[in-house]
Amino acid sequence: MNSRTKRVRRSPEEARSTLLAAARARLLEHGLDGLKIAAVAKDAGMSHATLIHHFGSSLGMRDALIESMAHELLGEFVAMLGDDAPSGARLESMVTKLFATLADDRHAQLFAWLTIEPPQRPVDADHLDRASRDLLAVLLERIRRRDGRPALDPDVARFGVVLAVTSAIGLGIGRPRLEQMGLLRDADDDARFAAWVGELLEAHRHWDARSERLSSSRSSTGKEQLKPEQR
Amino acid sequence: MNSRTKRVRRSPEEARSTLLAAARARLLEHGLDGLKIAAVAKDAGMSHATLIHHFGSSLGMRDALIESMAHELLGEFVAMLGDDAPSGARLESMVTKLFATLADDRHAQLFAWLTIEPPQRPVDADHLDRASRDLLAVLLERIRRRDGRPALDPDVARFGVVLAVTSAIGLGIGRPRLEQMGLLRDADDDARFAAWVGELLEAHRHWDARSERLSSSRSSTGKEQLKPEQR
DNA sequence: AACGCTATCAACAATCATGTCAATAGTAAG
DNA sequence: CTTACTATTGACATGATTGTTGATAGCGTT
Repeated sequence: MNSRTKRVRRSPEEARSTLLAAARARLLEHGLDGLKIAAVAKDAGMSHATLIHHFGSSLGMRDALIESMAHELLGEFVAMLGDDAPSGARLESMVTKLFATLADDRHAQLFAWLTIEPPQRPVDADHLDRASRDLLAVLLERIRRRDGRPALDPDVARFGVVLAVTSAIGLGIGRPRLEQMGLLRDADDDARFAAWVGELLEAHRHWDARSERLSSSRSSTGKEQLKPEQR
Repeated sequence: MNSRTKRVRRSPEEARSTLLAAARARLLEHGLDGLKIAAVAKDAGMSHATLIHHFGSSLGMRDALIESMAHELLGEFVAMLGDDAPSGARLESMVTKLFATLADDRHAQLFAWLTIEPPQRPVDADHLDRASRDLLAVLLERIRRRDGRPALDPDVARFGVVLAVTSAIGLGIGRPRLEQMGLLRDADDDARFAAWVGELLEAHRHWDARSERLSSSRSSTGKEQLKPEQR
């Protein structure tokens, strides 16, 4: 074998991106232990010294990977919002798309990583925070006033978004276990569930009339306020 | 300093449990990197050789920790179910308790760990699966027939449980980010949100009348079916 | 008191992961 | 063609981590 294989010289951007791709693949398959720089570099076709040259250190690579995965998530989120018609979109369709976007293995991996990582590492995320905050504002506003119907109570809209987002994240995280326990069946169940949640929220657009429940006291006496017409 | 400190001799169970406690504390504070056996053993007041003696290996300790955390989760879950009155419990109270139980940092840590760990490690979880499956069956049945009202459609009850569970898990995982983005405010918001979800589900107990929506077609025409009485 | 069991530990060995360094080789610019 | 720049790499240094081993010490039993 020719011990003198020809070197390939990449642009720094290309080197970084192929390294990050290899790292992400390894993370998906081997967990955090898969991120040893030697293995990642080997998968990407270079030596680990080159990896360090580009990312500064092992942690530098991890930070770059987190940022790249977060960017990917944000990108898909933006695409999802953009897909919908300007503001006439139906809620069920939005929620379905939100689930399809958020409840994904790769994103679940990112959330899990950020959750299990010690909070000491601040994960940069400055511009990311701003970006996602703006994104959420758009989403909220779009939900609040749709079609020209009366605007939704902000807190109701907020809780609705929280419900959809948390449920999607939780689905991405817990799907294997939910399936194991028989709570979820085939893959179609995911879609049906998402649609169901969308309808649930749609049916409650009128709760703004009762927004005083949301505003302040946790007076736990009033319990019957909300009973639906009983048959 | 007395170089000849007196040895403490624990029972195997006690040694294991104090080691696991130290490990869990370290996991919470330092993430997976905190699980180096030397550090864990030091926190527990023994040498790392002792740790290996009790768990066989570093991975053995991790498996034991996962199992212990899963047991703790199951235990709290059982306690939660047991707290409620036999079967007359209101849904809001059950959902609130479910959130308080499930959307917890420690449990989120467990879910995150299981998610980011490569699926190759099967995490034992044989009896755990059975236990949680039975638990879920109890929960479902209890929700389906409460108070003597007409029994709920099984699929509606199932989706309701899925919604509550996924949202709770997602809240535990995503809370820091949701707070950062302004979607969640103080800690009270958590409780209000949980109660809100409970009411949402309660208001939809009658969807069984329309269960054909769940069974098959995605005919998305009917939207106004469920508006609550408007004041 | 003598004995057996085993939890405990210090010291050691071996492996692995990270980071450094000096030399090399593409590539573009002069 | 020469030069400058830097991406790339093998070899090495270093520290961290896991696992082993032989001896010791606590504790119950006889």
